[in-house]
Amino acid sequence: MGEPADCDVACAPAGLSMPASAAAGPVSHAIFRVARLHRMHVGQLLRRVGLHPGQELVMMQLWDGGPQRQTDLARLLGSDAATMTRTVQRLEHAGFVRRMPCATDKRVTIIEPTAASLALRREVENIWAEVESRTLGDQSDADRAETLAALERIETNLKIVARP
Amino acid sequence: MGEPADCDVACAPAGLSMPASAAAGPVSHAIFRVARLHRMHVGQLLRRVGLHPGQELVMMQLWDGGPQRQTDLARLLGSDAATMTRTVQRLEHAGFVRRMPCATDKRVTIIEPTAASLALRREVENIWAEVESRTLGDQSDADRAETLAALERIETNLKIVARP
DNA sequence: GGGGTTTACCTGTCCAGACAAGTAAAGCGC
DNA sequence: GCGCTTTACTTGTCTGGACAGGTAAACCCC
Repeated sequence: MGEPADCDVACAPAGLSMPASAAAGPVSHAIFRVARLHRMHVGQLLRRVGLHPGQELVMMQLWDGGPQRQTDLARLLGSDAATMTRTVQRLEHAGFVRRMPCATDKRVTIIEPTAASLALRREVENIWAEVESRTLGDQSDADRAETLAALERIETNLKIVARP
Repeated sequence: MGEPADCDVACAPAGLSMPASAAAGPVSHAIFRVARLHRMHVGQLLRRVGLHPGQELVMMQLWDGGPQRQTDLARLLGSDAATMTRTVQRLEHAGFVRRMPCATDKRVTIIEPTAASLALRREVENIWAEVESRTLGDQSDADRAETLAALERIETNLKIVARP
C-alpha cells in the first residue's frame, strides 16, 4: 500500500443509493442490482434443501423433462457446457442425479434425477413460488404482466444483438 | 457412471425456450435469463479494456466519488466485504487502483483510482452506453421508463422482504 | 472407406459472489 | 483503565460462470 493519508473526504458518509455512475445506464445498473438481490433470496432459501443457485434449475428441468442429454440441459438453461459438466458432477456427488452413458452415442451422457431427488421437488417448487411472491410483492395482475413483458423485451433485445 | 442405457426419449430434440419448470416463477426465471445475458454482453465489451464484470462498477464509483473507504465501496455497490477485498486487490495488481492506509483510523484503507485508470473512464462509459442501448433496443422513451419502473418495483419488493 | 469437420464432454484457469472464521483496531461502558 | 462489543478487513472454501484447450466419438463428403 501507499503512504498514510488523511481521509477527510473519504470518511464522510456517502450513503447514496443511486450513485451517479449509474447515470450512463440506469436500466443496466438496475438489472445488476435486481439480479444480485434475487439471487440472494434464492440462495438463502435453497440453502435449506442443500442446493445452490443454478442447481435448482437443472433439477427442475430434469424433474420436468425426465432423463436428458447433458448438452441439452446446458442448451435449455443457456449455460456453458463446462459449467454444466461441473454442476452435474456436484449434483451427482450430492446424490440428486445419476449419469448414464448413452448406448447409441458414446459421446453423450444421459442425466437423470434420482429417486432421492424427488423428495426435493415439492420444496423447490415452494421456494420458487416464495421467491416469485417476494419479487412481485403486491402487484396487480396487470402490473405482473407488464413486469414480465418488460423483462421479455430486454431478453429479446439482448438476444438480437448477440447474433450479428 | 451407471450402466449404459438407451436414450430414445433423451435424444429427441427438446428445443423449448420456455421450460415448463419456469411455470412456478416466470418472472424469476426471466430475471435469471436476463441477468446472464446482460452480464455476457458487459463482459464481452469490458474484455477489450482489461476489466471483468463488476470491476467497472468499482471504477465508476471511484471515478465518480474520488478516494473512498473500502467498506463504503462495498456498501454502495451492495457487495460482500470479502468480495470487495479481492476485487480491489486485483484492480490494484492491474494498476487501476491504489490502496492507502487511513491516518486517523488504522482499520480502514482508502481506495483511490490511479492516473492510469482515468484513460479507461471514457471507454467504460461508452461500453455502458452501448450495453444500455442493446438492452433497451428501439423502445420508446415511455417504454424505457416503464422498463426501469418495473425493475425498480422488483428491487423495492426484494429489499422490503429482506428486512423482516 | 478414409480424412476432415462437427459434436459432446472434460479439465485448467480465471473471475465474482457468498459464508465462515479470524485479526486488529476503534469505541463504549463502568 | 479494563473489558466487551462493534467495525474494517483478510483469508479459506465453496459455488456459478466464462474462456481456452484438449480428447474421443460421430458424421459427412468425396
